[in-house]
Amino acid sequence: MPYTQTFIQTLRQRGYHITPQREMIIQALVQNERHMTAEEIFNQVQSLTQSTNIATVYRTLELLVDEGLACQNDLGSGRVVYITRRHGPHIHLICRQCGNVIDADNQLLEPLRAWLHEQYGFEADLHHISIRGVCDTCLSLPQS
Amino acid sequence: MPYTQTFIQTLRQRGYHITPQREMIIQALVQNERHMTAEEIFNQVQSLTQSTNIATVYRTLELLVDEGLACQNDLGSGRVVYITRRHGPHIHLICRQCGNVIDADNQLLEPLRAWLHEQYGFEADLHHISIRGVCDTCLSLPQS
DNA sequence: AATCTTATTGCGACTAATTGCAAAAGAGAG
DNA sequence: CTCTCTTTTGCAATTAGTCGCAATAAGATT
Repeated sequence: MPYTQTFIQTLRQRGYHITPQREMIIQALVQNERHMTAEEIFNQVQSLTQSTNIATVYRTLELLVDEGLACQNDLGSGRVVYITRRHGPHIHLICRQCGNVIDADNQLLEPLRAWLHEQYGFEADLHHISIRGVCDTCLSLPQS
Repeated sequence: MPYTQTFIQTLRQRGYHITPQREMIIQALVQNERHMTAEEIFNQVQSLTQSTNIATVYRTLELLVDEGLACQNDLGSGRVVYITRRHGPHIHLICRQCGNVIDADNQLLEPLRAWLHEQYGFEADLHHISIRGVCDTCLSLPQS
């Protein structure tokens, strides 16, 4: 698992302590290569060792997001999902009516990012962004 | 309070029952003309009558969002805020480090909206959108 | 290896928000 | 006005996530 080690090295270089809990949480997130909830990660880690706790999972994920190593997204499922930043950037289009999530290309976000940086000096986190709205299918549906 | 009545008429026309609870919740949101938490609305309504409940406030706000009459935003305070769609559209830039919220112009979102509609048939809800990142001040700070 | 300092964890309590369900009430028909 | 059908409400229980704090353990120093 080479990429897990890269994550850990980065954190260590930045002065964070590396604990077995953090290693296992990072490993679960890196190896699965998909959006995961904190609870899914917790379950995977707990199958390896009892010595872990959901609060630690949340705190570690928060750390990864703060350090720019992971993305956090609310896809409308009632649970926040996490994914590493290795994954190609994209927009999640979330339908307000049916809840479906469409993954869109995020090319169009480049000008927005540049403009926010120029105008406001703001470094926008547009790697994985969620946009709510109404999808194709629901729009063409006869109104209830 | 003419605008409150417009909201209520719209809901009635769409087949929803109008209850005193819904009237008071809408009135609170319309009259305050700002982002409000569900609890703030609940408190204002409760000062008028005891006959109300936080669950009803949440359900009514959800209805307003679903019907496109209000916007819902997580500004990173730990509480979701609501505002009517009468308010001029804008982007909230939320700093991941200091938590400050900058209000930005949303002109640049127009091409994005048009593109999402063309490419995906998705009617994006870009009226009040939140974008996370790091602000000017925090970027220029010496790294901890 | 022992010691020290400070970051991190686990626990339990707490908060914001959601849900199931029975009771209540709105709106339309007669 | 009453009846009926359906939506909505209130309540209590539940869920996702956060927080304070004492105990633990990582990493640096010697």
